[in-house]
Amino acid sequence: MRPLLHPSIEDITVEGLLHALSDPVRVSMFVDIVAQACPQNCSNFLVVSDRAIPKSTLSQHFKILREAGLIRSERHGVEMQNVSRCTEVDERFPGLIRAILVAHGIQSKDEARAKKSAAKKSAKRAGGAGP
Amino acid sequence: MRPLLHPSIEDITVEGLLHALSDPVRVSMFVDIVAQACPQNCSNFLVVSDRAIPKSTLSQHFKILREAGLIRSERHGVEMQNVSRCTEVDERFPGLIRAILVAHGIQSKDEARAKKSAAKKSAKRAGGAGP
DNA sequence: TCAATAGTTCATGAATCCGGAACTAATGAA
DNA sequence: TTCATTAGTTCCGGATTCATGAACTATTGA
Repeated sequence: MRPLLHPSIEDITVEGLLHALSDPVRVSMFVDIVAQACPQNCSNFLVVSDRAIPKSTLSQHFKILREAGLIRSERHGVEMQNVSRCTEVDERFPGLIRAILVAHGIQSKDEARAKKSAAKKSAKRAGGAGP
Repeated sequence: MRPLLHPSIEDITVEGLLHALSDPVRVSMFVDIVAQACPQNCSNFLVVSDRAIPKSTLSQHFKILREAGLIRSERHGVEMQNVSRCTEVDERFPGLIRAILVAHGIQSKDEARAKKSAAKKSAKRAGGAGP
């Protein structure tokens, strides 16, 4: 098993970062890793936004986040611990990650609101019996 | 020929924006569109960063920028005029586009510096005869 | 040494990307 | 009107990338 690759800070590219974060599953994974104080292992993500994600797919997603320079993965015993590299990335591209996370937050809020209002409408149509 | 699609502001997604800007050719196209005061037509991009881009590929790139919500394309006579939708996007996701363009600027500067120093080194090796 | 757990790699079908050839739409000249 | 020109789009093939189940590797503990 070849060792995990972590790009050095000057090898991190904007394109790589944007590509890594242009996938909804990977953004939620990254948001969780950033939000949690403690390092996150893979199994914490077997379900992302109500969708089951196979282990092999997760592994690929972690690889892309890692090779984009967004996270650092270290083996601790039998499991992997993933922590964000926000601070480093922010040194090279100030404000970028923050802006993306804020935008993602705005969009999540909008989606939740849209979902709620759709559910309300559907409940109205069904005569009060919501999902 | 089906009409051009422009998403309404609330249909613009962070994923779409990031995906559109995660390609080096598309970023430079977008940077140019933002920088130029006058609308840009397709032919202005037949060469992007010293690389010839076929018309069909350009057309696809414009489509992706357009459907992500980054630009607005309007036919004026025989040619197309493309203008950025920065202001609108910034209303929905404040600071996002700006942060990406700034990061891209930092990276371009770094690349130019690296290229220059590589050329210098190569010139030294070749005994003063640069490329 | 064997079983269990956590994650990676491999193989393959699906989806996407690139670019040349053919097409369409607007304009202007004959 | 008809034809030529210009500007861009669409179509289709090959190349690349993506998703995922199956097989594999590494670590720990019994």
